Amino acid sequence: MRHLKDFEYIDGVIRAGSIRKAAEDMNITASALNRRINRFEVEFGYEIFERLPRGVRLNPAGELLLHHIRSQRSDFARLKSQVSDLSGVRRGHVSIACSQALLPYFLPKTIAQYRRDHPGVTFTVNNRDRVAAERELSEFASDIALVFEPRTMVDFEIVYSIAQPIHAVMRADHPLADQKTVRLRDALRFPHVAPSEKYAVRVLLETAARRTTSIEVNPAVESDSFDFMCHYSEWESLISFQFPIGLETGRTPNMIARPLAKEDVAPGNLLLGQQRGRTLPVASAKFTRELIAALQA
Amino acid sequence: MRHLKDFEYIDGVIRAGSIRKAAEDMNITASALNRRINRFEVEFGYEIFERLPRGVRLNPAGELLLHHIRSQRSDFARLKSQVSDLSGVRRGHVSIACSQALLPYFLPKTIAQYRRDHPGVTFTVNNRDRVAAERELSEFASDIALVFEPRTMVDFEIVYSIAQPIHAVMRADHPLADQKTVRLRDALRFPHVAPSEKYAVRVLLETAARRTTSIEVNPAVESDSFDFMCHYSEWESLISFQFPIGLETGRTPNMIARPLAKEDVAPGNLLLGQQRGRTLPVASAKFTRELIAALQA
DNA sequence: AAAACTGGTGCAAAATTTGCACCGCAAGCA
DNA sequence: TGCTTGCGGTGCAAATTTTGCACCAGTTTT
Repeated sequence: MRHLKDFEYIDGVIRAGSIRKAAEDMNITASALNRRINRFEVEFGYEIFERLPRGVRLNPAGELLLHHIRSQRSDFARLKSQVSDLSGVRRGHVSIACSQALLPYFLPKTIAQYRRDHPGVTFTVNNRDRVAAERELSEFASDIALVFEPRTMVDFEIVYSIAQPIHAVMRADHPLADQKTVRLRDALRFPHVAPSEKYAVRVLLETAARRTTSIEVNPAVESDSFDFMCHYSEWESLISFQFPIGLETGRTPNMIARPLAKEDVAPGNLLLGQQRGRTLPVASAKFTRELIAALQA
Repeated sequence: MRHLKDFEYIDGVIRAGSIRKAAEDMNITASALNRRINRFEVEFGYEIFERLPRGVRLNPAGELLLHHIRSQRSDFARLKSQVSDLSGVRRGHVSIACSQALLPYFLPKTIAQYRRDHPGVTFTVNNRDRVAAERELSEFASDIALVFEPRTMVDFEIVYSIAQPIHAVMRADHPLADQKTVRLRDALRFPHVAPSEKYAVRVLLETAARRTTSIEVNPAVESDSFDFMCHYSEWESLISFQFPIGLETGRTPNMIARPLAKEDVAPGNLLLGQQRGRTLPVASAKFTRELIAALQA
């Protein structure tokens, strides 16, 4: 759109770090781009870039402007989505940042179900850790996030939250397989697989283990992929840990999942969130409601 | 600003009701303006105006766009205010829609006090009834509203609320003048002045009176100006009614105000509000906090 | 000291926007 | 009925704005 042209260029300069590079990226002369930027700064009344010998960088005023630009863009997209909505088209795009556990079963199933009723709606699903997910929200790069225990919460507005007790995943022939619930000290006595400290599962396990001196998390195999870890347990009889939303019980008959005793380990909180105060595009808002319903089921 | 030019023009057309009139208002040719509108509609992808034989009118898509335009404008103003704030200039403008009772004492005093510390901040104070006040908020015509019992509340976000018991205002020589609190039936037995049904005071009085059959509001003089009513009571010894925030006790020594017994009449709620979800400009937000402090005092 | 960057500028060409004159159309009016 | 008025829309040339090119001055890297 015409009226966002300047903003596009400014955003390009921010991304490229210098006017010349940005000009190349966007198929325009450096001089033209330079003049646009200068003219904008004059009209705006304040400089927005610091001129450095190797390029430009935003000054504080520019930071504020950047946020405004992002917000404008997203707001305009929402407007368009609303308008096309009332002309009966019901199209749209939903972008989601989510934890790994949502990737194998829950999101594919929920999104497929939604798209059966709304084939015009497209999706972007990105695997992001809790810190990155929140950053994406505040940069308007994602509409909604579905993550475990996000760390900093300033821009994260919790739309829905659900507790997920950690499950121990093991082969059906594992000594602990016949127990209804698994005690943490039993599980950790056996060799086990665990994710790194970046992940909520590990943090919750460590927190629980630190309450006593006798047990500790000491993984034989460590990974940042839950998919890998669960599959690994199929080959070597280790215990791995995962939230139940990432597990499809019965899918692989020789693997079973048992919840850890809740007196031992606090459950992880799966949080559905969006940027604080933001009005989501129609499609995203509608899908969010659908997500909540699916989480409740 | 350049990038809002199209929006300015569109807004002008909406206000004028026809492209030609709008063109005249804004010192541009009708043909140029027409082409801008057409080009915008093509780029936007949807028509926003209905072409009628006597002019143009917004269609539903246009209504959505209009709201977007207003919101953009206010958002950009807020951005500028934030930017100028961080360069230390602390300027700004606050526009307030308020009930009559706030006009004589409370707002002048509070605003004057605020401007003593922030001489760069300018104010617009408009007397609006509760319906109009809320409409102004949603049209971004006012930043904040201070009204009694606003009627429809969809867009009205209550920031602060304070109960105001109705006071009976009378001359010091009135028979009821020596009572600490005045019973409603006593007050209404005497000839009295009252505002019209548009005003919260009247509604509260009527509601209270309807609880019994014996008393009714039957004003000898009716007006829509509280200023007029209170002054009228100075000349003819009638009882008039007003919220205490509109009264400066001691200012006119021959007039006194006594609260109505709270078991007879419910107090009116003075509500400080803004448009739901809107982020106010720095100056308005700061003044709002000041207002709340003043209301608490 | 030279090379490779950076942002900024004068000037002419290219692209866009504007104003003018005019068209067709529907409503109001006599 | 026929006329006038006010409306949105359009072709075309003039006015304005934006762009690209060549080049400058300054800083960092080599």
